[in-house]
Amino acid sequence: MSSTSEAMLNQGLFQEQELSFFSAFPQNMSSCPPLMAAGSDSAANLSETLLSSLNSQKHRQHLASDFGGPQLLSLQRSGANFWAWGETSECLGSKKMGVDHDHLGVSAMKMKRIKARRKVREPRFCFKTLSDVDVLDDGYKWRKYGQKVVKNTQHPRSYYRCTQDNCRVKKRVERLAEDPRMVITTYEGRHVHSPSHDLDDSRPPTSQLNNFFW
DNA sequence: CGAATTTGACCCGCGC
DNA sequence: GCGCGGGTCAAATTCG
Repeated sequence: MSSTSEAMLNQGLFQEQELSFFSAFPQNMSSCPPLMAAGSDSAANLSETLLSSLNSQKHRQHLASDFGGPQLLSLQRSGANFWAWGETSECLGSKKMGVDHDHLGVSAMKMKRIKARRKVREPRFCFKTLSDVDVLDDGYKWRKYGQKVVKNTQHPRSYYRCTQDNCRVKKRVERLAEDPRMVITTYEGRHVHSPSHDLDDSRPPTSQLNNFFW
């Protein structure tokens, strides 16, 4: 599955059936609709959370610049483009969940791995940014747990996990093969907490900031 | 010295 | 069944 979606991802494309959420931020925000939500609640909520936190942090600058905000000229270097898309969870549902807890004899470590791989795929949300930094500051704290060189790309893919315990959100970060200036970030799962930068904020920033987009 | 990152090994799903 | 490739783990290493 992933090879196909990777390929499409590299082209910035997704099959319609996989597309539950889509947004586009071409260079001139004024000339295009800010966001189009199309379906899955989970993906939409996920992206909502993400976008609001992105918006509330440093990257507000970049996005704001796209909107023609006051700071635009000095901040354009990484904010020229911004796409996002997502997937429904069902399209990623595993075909064979058959085997259940039959591995009880194996070591604890193995069980851990099996459990970690048990497939209830979280909703995913991907987006592309033109950025010279790999890791966008989205307001959450991430710990890197792996890096891998994937086929047909010269740039390694990095794997991050949210540092908040009991929060299982992961993200992958990679650079586009054809255009290394483009960073593809894929979020998987939903945060069960607010962005760490906003902890002191009494009310959730989400709804307020979303108006910025929708 | 604790936290974060790096990195090679390992596991599993999938296609052939 | 086998091999490939993506994703994860965890020991070692680096960083603050």
